[in-house]
Amino acid sequence: MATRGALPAYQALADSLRDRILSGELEPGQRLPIEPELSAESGVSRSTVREALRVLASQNLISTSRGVLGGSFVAHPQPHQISDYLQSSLSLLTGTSSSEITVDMLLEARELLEVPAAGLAAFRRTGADMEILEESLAGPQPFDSAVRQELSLDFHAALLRTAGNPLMEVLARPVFGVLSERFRIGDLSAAFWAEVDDDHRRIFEAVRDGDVDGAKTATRAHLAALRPAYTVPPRPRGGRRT
Amino acid sequence: MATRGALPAYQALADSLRDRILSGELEPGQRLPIEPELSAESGVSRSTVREALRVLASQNLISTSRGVLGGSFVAHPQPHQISDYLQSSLSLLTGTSSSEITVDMLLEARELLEVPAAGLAAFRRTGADMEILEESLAGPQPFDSAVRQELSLDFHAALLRTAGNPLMEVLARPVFGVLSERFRIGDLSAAFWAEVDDDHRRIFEAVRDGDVDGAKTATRAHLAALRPAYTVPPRPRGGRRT
DNA sequence: GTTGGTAAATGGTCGGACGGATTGAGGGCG
DNA sequence: CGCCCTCAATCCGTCCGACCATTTACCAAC
Repeated sequence: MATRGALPAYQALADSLRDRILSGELEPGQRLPIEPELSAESGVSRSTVREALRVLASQNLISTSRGVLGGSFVAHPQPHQISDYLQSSLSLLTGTSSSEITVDMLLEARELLEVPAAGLAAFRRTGADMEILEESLAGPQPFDSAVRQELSLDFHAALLRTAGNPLMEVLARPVFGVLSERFRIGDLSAAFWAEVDDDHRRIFEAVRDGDVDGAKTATRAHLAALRPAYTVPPRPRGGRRT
Repeated sequence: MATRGALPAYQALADSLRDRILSGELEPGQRLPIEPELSAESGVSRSTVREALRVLASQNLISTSRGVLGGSFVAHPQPHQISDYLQSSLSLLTGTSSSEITVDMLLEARELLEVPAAGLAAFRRTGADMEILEESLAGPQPFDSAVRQELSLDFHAALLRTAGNPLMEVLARPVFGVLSERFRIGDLSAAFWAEVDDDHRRIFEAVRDGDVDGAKTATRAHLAALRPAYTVPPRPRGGRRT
């Protein structure tokens, strides 16, 4: 059996355009022919062209706008778009019953990525990085738990960015994004968040002092302390349907 | 200025369906209403429905088939689909001139992921894993360089799978996928590939023997030995256009 | 029981038409 | 002379209706 004797025209066109974008023949910012032109060039109807464009747009390869200066333009790749897609996919992968991705695996991957990242951050930190990192420290204010969680996300994202390798942020952010998304912990005690803040502050200070091993150790300890909050979610995942 | 006062109908419908899929309301394998039904339900034309479905399909959330038993079905998430998308995106991110992702960053991320993965592999190996891993060892035959590269990809993929955490394979495979894609090395010497094979064999033996530190050390050494092949590509990226 | 053909359901493709958003140019007014 | 408003042009967004292609189930004939 062949893979797919004849794949639909919209997919063939989308593949063709995608190859031209990925190969660099079409460069970011460049304008594609307008829809009627693509239709004439490729010999398919405008409806089919539009379905192909929709495929490319949803893969963040092009963006479309209306008006006389509108059209489809090769998109500039945005790391956060990749992260968003990754997080959606991983979320789905952990959510299905047939999933082979467990919470332990997410935690393991997170540790594998964030501990070295903390070490790199201590090594490569810049002044701007440290300012952003410091802003994500919470302090003793009695914030709402959701706010604290948001702040914690910011801190870890800033830590990854400080590591100086955008790739790490792209890969790691979805991992703990999924964790905090699936296990939104709204009812954790103030004491818990105080501990989190202490951990963050220890990591921050180690990074600030350029203490590579200290940053890694503090991060490892922080993630270990965090683990029970995820592995024993306080509520049994509300909203069982059917 | 508002983000987008009114987003297109096809996107609104795609978002709606996507939310229902991600929330678990629609489960993998479940059949969506047929296109005319979706059209009637949502109050938009079939063309618009189809554009929405195209968006979901290109994000691997649904799959469509023709025939009397055809239709759109919520897809079972496939890790390799995520990897493929990730690799495309990373490839684009490293290819553009405005890119902030360098080869060094790719190599760094690869080492960060694969070295611990090798350690985990030595710890969690199974018989089936080891068989697959062994099949990817090349031996002294004078294979074509492209074949050797393919085999090398297989070996590293198998090593990641042996680590027992599918997440690592999903994240790491695109990284070295981009590396070998962008730096296809067709003219490397047989001596080079012999060294690669020796390295692979050393890693394999350490994993087989359950030698965690040995596997990590061997992997680290292998990646270090490989680094020059990527940082000094033998040819200056053929095909400069315009 | 096997084989072959036929019918039904569903997505795939087409062509045309109109509406809506955006931009630039031209004209009127201060 | 300069500013604002209106208008037209050019895109994408949406709709409609029709027909084609593919897949499956069913039924008849051998």
